[in-house]
Amino acid sequence: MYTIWTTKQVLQFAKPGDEVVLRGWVYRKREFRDKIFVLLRDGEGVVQLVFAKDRPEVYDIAAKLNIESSIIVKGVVKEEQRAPGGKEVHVSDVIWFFVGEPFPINPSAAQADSEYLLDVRHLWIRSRKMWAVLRIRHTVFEAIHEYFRSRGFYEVQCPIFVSAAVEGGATLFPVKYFDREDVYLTQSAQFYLEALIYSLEKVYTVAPSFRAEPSRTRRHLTEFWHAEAEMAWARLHDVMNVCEELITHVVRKVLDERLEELSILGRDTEKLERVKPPFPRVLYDEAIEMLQKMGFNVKWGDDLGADEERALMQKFDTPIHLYGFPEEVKAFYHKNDPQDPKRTLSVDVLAPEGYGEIIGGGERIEDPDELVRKIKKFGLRPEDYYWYIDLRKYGSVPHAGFGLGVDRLVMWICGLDHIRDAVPFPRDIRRVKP
RNA sequence: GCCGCCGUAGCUCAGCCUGGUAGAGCGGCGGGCUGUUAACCCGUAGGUCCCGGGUUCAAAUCCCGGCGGCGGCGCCA
Repeated sequence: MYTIWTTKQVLQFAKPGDEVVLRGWVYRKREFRDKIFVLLRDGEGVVQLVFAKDRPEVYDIAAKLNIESSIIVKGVVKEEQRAPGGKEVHVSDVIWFFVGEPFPINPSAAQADSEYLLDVRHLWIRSRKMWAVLRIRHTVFEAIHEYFRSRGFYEVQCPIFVSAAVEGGATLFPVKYFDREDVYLTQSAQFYLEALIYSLEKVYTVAPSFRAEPSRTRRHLTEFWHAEAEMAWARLHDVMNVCEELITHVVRKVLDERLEELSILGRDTEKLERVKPPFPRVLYDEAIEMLQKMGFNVKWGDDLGADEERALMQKFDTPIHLYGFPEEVKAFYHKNDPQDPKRTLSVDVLAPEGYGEIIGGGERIEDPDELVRKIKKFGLRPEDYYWYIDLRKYGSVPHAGFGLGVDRLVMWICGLDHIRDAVPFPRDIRRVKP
């Protein structure tokens, strides 16, 4: 038997003359008259292999290898300035290999970042770009759990099959559920989290949400990962504090642990280093005023479109809290401000550099009559929300929470052009394969 | 739902405006090259120019219809 070295271990710890066994996939191959260079890729990185022609038993195998062929080799480590990483492995034995067909993705497709890469996504996830994104994504999810658990939130799991909308029925995906026709995929765990605070007080969940919005933008998926939290007794300012601490913690952890991956993606980490609490807190009214000064035709009561949001964010180089939206532009469950009832106690967190909304949250209505009044005002049927209304009848408390679009957060941290690249197998309005 | 763009080799694209025998790079295959960093050089195979109709002596190119794809807006995370 033999010990397997990773490429990373070879570059970090192997000494010249060490005999090592490595396994992985062919990342690049360059053939010369008397030797073949193979860049071997594994889950950790890349190291250069050298196959010499005076060892025909290994050279002849190397000659047959395609890009992405798999192989296990034994060889001797040498220091070599010309090799990537400063070391290379001179192969003495090929223990195992699989050649297969020529790899269908080539650099022109990769450089064009073309549609084709989505058709062959099951293969493209092997690329250095997707490798880097997926490792950062891993760390983002880890950091989210780490933050909530360190702050006394309990993790809970909520149903994916639901029978009422959170924000209205138009964007629900119906599901065939035996002989019933009123079952859908969840859009948000929020209502269930609101129920759970009466047991655990502070709860969170990280789960997929599904929205049948026919959106064709670089910021929308039909299936996305949602990190949601809900807190009993909390107010709007508590939500803002938790949001900025959470985002700061995630960004900090990625900067600490994923610098190599950020560098592969060409991310300007200076822009991430600026992310520190407190984030600027911008009242909706101030935003309207700023936009009017910039020449936008907006007035109090309007929702902010993508152009307005981008223009506003040009004034900031960190995320901001935008709070206090008018009642009409926010979903029915947002609590109106008792001091100013036309306004809700709501907040969006907007990411800089044009990435836009990554969080929506705020205080929820705690009074049952007020809740019913607002459900009706929004043209919805109270009977569809009977259990949600019920929560207000037994020991109702002020409470607040928020939902974070994790894929959008990953997109911004990685500096990606499209949310699809923040996800290994994205689902959008047309694409459900691979 | 609304607005815009695109469809030519396995992949990325040029050619279309101004109609006249189908092109390049990458990838494949064959050969060459003393160390490459998306190696390079020579050769070679590979096409229902999305589909249908029309105009024309002649259509990838012009016109009409269809199909497929992409981007943006709205909505949201």
